[in-house]
Order: sequence, then structure tokens, then C-alpha cells
Amino acid sequence: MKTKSFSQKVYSALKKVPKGKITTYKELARAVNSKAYRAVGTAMNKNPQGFLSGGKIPCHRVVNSDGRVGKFASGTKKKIEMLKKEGVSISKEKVEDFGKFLFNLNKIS
DNA sequence: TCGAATGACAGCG
DNA sequence: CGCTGTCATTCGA
Repeated sequence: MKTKSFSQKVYSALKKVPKGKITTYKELARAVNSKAYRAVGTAMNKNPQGFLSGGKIPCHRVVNSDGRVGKFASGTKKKIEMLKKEGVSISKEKVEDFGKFLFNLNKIS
């Protein structure tokens, strides 16, 4: 495994998330063996290589540990609708069965 | 409720 | 080029 940048690892982990599932900044940060929860979102925001640019980074599948969608580049509400189309139950701006749709990147035992 | 920690970027000198 | 402030967050007291 080559020494990838922190952000690069985050993208790779996020790409692993299947459709209809979501993940949290905390899990992503843990996937890269870091605790820079903020850096995960910040790096994405600075690198809009997400689904908007024809990329493969489902930034909209990333939510906060509280189940909140947090903030998104193209509009938080927009992501909520997308997630709902994927099958995720969201109320207002918060995921209901958040833990149920959560995808374990680290597959914690 | 508030502050600290952590990674990256923009602005300023 | 180097430092500071801010940010798509989280945790502990």
C-alpha cells in the first residue's frame, strides 16, 4: 500500500460505500487512521471531484455522527432528497435509521 | 454549552 | 516562505 495523502484515503473509503448506505465523518476519519473529522469534509469541499464533476465520490452519503447531514457544497437539502431516493429515511435534515443505513468502513468488531 | 484537537487551504506580510 | 484564521466535526467536562 502506497503512502497516500489523508484526503486520498478518505476518497477511497468513501467510494467503497455502496448505494443506499451512508457513512459518517467519524467512520471515514477512522478508516484513514486519523481523527481529523473536519479534514474529511474540508478536503472534499476544496476538492469538488465529487459526483458533481462526474467523479465517483458520493459526498452526499456522508453525514455527521448525530445523524445530521451537516453541510454540503451543492445544498444540504439536495443531498437529503438524493439519499431519500436511495432508500435512506431522513426527517427534516436528520437521518432516522442513520445507524441502520450506516456502512462500517472499518467493520469494527 | 464551550473549548481542544486535527488536516487542509486562503490571506497577509 | 511562514504564520494565522477558518472550516462540510467530534468528544469530554
